[in-house]
Amino acid sequence: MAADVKTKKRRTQGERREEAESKLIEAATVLVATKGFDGFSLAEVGDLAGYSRGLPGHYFGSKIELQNRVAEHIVSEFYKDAADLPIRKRGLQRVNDLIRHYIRVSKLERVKALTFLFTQAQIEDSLKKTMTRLHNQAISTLKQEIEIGIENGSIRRDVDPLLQAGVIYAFLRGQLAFAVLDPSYETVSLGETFIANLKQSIQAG
Amino acid sequence: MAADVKTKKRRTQGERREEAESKLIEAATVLVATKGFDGFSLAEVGDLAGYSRGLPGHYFGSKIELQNRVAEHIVSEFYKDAADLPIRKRGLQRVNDLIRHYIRVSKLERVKALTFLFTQAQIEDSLKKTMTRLHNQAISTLKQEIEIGIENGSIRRDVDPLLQAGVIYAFLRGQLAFAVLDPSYETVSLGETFIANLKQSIQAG
Amino acid sequence: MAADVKTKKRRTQGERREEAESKLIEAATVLVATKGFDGFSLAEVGDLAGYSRGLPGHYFGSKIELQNRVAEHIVSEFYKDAADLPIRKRGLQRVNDLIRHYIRVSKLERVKALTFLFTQAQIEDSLKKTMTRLHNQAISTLKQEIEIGIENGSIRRDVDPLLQAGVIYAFLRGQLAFAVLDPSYETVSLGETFIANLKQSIQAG
Amino acid sequence: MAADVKTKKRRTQGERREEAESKLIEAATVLVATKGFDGFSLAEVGDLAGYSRGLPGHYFGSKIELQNRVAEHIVSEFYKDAADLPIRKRGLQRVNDLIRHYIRVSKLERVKALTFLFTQAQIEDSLKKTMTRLHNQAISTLKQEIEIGIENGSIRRDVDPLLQAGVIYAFLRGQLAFAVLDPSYETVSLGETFIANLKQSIQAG
DNA sequence: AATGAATGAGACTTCATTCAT
DNA sequence: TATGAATGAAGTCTCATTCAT
Repeated sequence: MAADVKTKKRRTQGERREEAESKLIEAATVLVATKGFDGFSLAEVGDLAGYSRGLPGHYFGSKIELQNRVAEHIVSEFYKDAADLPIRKRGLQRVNDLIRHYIRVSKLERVKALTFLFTQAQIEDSLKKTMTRLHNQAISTLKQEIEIGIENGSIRRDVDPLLQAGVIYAFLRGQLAFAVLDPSYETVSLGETFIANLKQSIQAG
Repeated sequence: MAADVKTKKRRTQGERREEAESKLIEAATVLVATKGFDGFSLAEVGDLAGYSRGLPGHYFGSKIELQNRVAEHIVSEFYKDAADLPIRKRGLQRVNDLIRHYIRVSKLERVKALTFLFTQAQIEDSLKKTMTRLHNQAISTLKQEIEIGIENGSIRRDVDPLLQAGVIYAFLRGQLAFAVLDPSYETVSLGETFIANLKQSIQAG
Repeated sequence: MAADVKTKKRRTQGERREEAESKLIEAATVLVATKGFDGFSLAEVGDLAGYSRGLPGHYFGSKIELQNRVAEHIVSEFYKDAADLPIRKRGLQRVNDLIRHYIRVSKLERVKALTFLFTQAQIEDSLKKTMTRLHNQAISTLKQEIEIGIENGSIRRDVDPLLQAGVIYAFLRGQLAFAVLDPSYETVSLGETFIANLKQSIQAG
Repeated sequence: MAADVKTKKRRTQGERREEAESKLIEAATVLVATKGFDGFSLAEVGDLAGYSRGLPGHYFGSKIELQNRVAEHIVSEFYKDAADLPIRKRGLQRVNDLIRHYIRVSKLERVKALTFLFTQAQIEDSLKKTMTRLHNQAISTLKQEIEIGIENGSIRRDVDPLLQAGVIYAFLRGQLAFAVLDPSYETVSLGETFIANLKQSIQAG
């Protein structure tokens, strides 16, 4: 009993901190999305998360550190998203599934924050690392699937997996720009057009 | 000769102003590119342009107004660039020329500033107007050329000009993200891959 | 004929300047009344008067100089106002006429500016001189009339002319504070009450 | 003893803030009195109060808010002052006591600040409310005392309490203008003259 | 003579950061 | 541990003033 209580308390201390950090990061994500990479104050983050105005500074030490944590958080969410897509067929079919998955984009707010982070990564070295990791991971996933497609005969042998992965990813990154600028934009038919093109270019036989 | 001097002198009042504004906007463009949309001060702009630290505020009234002028300046430069591309063949061939032209991209600095402006346009209405204009103009140029291609027989009749233009523009916008994040990135071969794909998808016959 | 034209022109030069200065001072008066002693810019004065934004600085050299000119202008207008009151009876009757005259106050805008100038005179030496002159002149006019009243038998002999003049002027100055703060305030009946009191205090016999 | 220390320590967070605000407001009052309603900077306030130059802005958010707080502070001090006057006799006698009390005026500095606030109230709505409150309270106090005087027989029955209160207050407000403009001015004999007049006008019997 | 271009100082305001409780 | 008090630096913006035309 006593032990239980103690354990509970001991965990609570660490867990409460973890939960608070998590909520602060999510609040910061919203603020990045709505006010830009630097357009908010640490106090606002505390307010929005329902904690004190001093807490973000207390936990993260500096603003840039919090911004980096936001980047890492978003990237890891994207990893999770990608992992969530069930595998049906491999090769070309799955490449197309991945494209649709990417476009069907979960939360607009997260995507908006992402574009700010990508852009800022040009000039902020700590971000550049994190965001490049995301780029590379996405391209690598596509490349691997193309290689599988070549092996299982759904994709032509003369296709360059890395370059094709790059082309696909560039398209996906580009259509994001439309999506965030004008949320009513019809990105789905754009994606289907791209997929149709792709079939004609790389489908085997 | 004397007339020249006189002309120079007579021009001065209005022209001095115009020249100063122009230099300030160019300085601001550089600063947007290197320090982000908001990461510079008006004083820096004055310094970099070789004027006083107070002039930018004096002329543009507010920072956002200067930022809008930067956006307009860049957009108009892009129009000029597009107009500079000599017309050789029409239709598919010219679509490809346009893609290469876009990728071969004049100044890195201008492109970097552009990505910041695009991103900020999500949350700044005055920018959104200007940047949307650029989007629309680019897509419209591509669409028209595709229509010409359909008419002159270089592009298949069943191609949807607007959707294809959107796909092409999305790719171009996306490859920019690589280019600015890692200036050593090989965007040319990426572009050639895309062009090769495109031929197989939309070329007639 | 030629002489006429010339004369006209010669006067025009000087007269135009005088007219412009006058208009600028009146514009400045309005601005003092509506935005406070210092709450406007020289450029605004030029704008409001229908001249260039640089003219006030050009004519008056400095802002404080213009402000002093405003004070002098208002004071001299008040002199004119006082001189405009036709003399009917002398002594107590005329004291009462002067009180009513002061309360019936011509332009609200001029009175408002006046209160700003009085207040600022506490801390601005150049103004203090001008505004003290106005105080003294007003008190002196009242004092003289009281002396006349004593002589002509309308006012009691034991009345101290200077102190009574001071009391009257203080009341007038004080009711101004109501008038400018709340223009709908009924200052006329206030004045009649004061006059009735005064009669009982200083009327002879 | 120990308790004292403890109490002091325990109080600190909230009390530190309250004390700092109070000191800042008092410093601002001095500056309004000596440099005019707008003639000082927030940084000066911090300096004069012995805090950092940034604190006034941090606490009050804006200069006008601080100015409003100064107005409220002065008004509440005046209330306290009025409450401090011991009641001896009621009616006419107390009216006279109130007049002398008002003229004998505590701190010159506070009165000077007051005149700036009154004047500025013409054009600043937030101030107008506060200063009108003070006007009304003063007039109301006088009116009530006149009514008491009528009841207890020291003041004539045909006197209009509100109008007479207005007359008295106008005189008091007006003599202030002399007092602040020329601190050597003999306001006491002015007041006694007014009081003598008043007796002849409103005293019963 | 008059316009307005350009400077530079100064103020308000906002915040990241540090510090005390 | 967490709150918020306090600092100090920076940035935007506004103008009086000077200067060139």
